Amino acid sequence: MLAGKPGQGNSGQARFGAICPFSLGPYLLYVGATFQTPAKRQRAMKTTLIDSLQQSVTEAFEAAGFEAKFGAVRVSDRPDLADFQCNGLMGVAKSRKMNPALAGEAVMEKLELGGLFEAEFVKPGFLNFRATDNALTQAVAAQAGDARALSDSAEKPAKIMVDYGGPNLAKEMHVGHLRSAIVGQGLINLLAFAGHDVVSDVHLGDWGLQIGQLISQIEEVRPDLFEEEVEAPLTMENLQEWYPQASAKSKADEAFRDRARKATSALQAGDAQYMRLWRRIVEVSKASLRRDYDRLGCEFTYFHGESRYQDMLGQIVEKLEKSGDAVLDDGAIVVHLQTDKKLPPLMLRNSNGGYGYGATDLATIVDRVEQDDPDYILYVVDARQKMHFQQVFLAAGQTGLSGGAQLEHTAFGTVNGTDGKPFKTREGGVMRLHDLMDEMHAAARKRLEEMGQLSGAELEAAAEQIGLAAIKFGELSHDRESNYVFDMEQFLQFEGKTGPYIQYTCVRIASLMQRAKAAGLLPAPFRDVTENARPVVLTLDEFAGKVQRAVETRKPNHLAMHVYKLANVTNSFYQSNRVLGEGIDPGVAASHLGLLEAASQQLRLGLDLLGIEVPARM
RNA sequence: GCACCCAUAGCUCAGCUGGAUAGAGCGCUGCCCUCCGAAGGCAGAGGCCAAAGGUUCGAAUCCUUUUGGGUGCGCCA
Repeated sequence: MLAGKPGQGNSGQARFGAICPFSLGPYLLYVGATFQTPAKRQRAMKTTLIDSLQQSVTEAFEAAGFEAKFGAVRVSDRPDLADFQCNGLMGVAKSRKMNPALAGEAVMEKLELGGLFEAEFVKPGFLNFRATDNALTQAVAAQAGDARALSDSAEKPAKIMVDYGGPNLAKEMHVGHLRSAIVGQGLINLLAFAGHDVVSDVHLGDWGLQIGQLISQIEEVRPDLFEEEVEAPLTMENLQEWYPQASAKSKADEAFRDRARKATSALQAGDAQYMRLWRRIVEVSKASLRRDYDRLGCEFTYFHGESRYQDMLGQIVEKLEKSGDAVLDDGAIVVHLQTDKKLPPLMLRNSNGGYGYGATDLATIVDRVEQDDPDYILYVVDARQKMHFQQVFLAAGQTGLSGGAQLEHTAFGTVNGTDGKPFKTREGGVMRLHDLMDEMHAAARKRLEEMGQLSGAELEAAAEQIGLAAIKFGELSHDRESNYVFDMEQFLQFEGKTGPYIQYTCVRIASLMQRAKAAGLLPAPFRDVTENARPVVLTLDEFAGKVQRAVETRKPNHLAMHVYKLANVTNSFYQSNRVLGEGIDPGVAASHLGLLEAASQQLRLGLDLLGIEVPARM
């Protein structure tokens, strides 16, 4: 995968976090920065616990004469020992050939923790930190009322184009489209939340040989559709039927293939009859796609198709030929790529004079640079197109067509069924997205009916939200780069690590708030730090870091996992810290409510970013 | 043939720049609704991190090899 502009030699995606301006938040401050902050100062919690601690530790490392990079603090992987840890002393010891204990002693001497943390040096070379109750209550207060306060505003806002790696004409969306839709939407939300200026485009596959095939097939089965005056109905079901027939026939029947090629040429030359039919196909297909995208809650700045770039292809190729960037090779016009990697050249025009999608993709970049001048273009597209994008990115870079835009293939893996093969229905067909959503809706409805809380329109609306939550969270909780198994049975459970589990957590807290209010009890600032409250506060504190990480890696699952964890620790707290009932101190109860409110706010914000709605009741 | 990706609990997956006892969910075994919503909570069993070497004070993580899976490879997009 290419993380940046070709020719710059940055081929590892893990790298961009530290060097590109495309990140947000306070962490950047600690990357190799030098601090001149007064050594002694009472820290006010205007930031997260971990950021506050990081700042102190960085200062201490520098004051002790060590490089700041060794002072990296992170959430402890041993919650029984500490809340946060720093392992850098062993690094110091290594680079300076000194005893880590001595390095630890030096750092400990310089540490100014402002009463917020307790520090401890542990044997090989760990620094363990525990947040004080004071710090914990301040941390909750810092984000109370506005969970966004600690994490918005990018250091350097960028203009980012997100490409949804287009679905095609004449094909309904199926589960295979789920990933680009859900991951794409999650990324758009996250990037915008981080302060970036985001534009998006579907990049519909509405042109090319496939359309010629379809038209040829229609010529055979429904010639009436070509007649000018006829408004014969054309449905998605028709197209859905003809498309596979056409592509199958094209593989088997040479004569048909020829006709399809000719039809393609005729269409591209602007044949009136073909154009009229094509427009109808586009219309019907777009309506179907929009319906599915709407239901999923996906929105785009543009709904462009590849056909948009047709007029640009000739010019671009000509220009590249003149400049010598593109050459005639074996009858085709190609761009040879300047790279050490073994890559075939990018084909712009085939030996028959037809333009391929190599040319279209370059034209798309040119158009985007002209229209929006993005700093980044993210292609949320199946990983199988990796090599193609490597070619396109290299070609765009060495020809200068991409201007100042960094091109990135935000690849995702295949959705498989429980048999490990690409997801199919039990009947062996591809499951339509529409049907999947219906099935999840029905399952949620059934569950709601059993619960008996809701009825009528409210029940239907909640069923839709719950069904979608299950689908989206299932998708977003996986690393986009790996293949994953879509297990219908597991999705229908609605229990455990699922979207509905998190929705339920929110709904239940809202219900408690209402009951408490009716009893005259309102949330107050959190102050009663109970055993089960600690993990809640510490998890709340991780939000900004997780958002940042999700943005930097373009992986919404980091946020999804965080939201789940927060729901999990919140449920433990909820269970063990009652607020209503005999013998409960009203002050303590109000404090508990305060924490629950903070948790609820962040849960809802997180879900919102993931594109998941929370019903009022369920 | 060449290139890229993957291999962690019975199943599906986490595991951030190498660090202290590898974590979740499902499933399984117990427990908790006269008690704010049990779509919940608590506890337990379950792992030679595919194999073998190497680097390191330290490796699931980095390097090499092997095995087993997936994907792609100029005139489709």
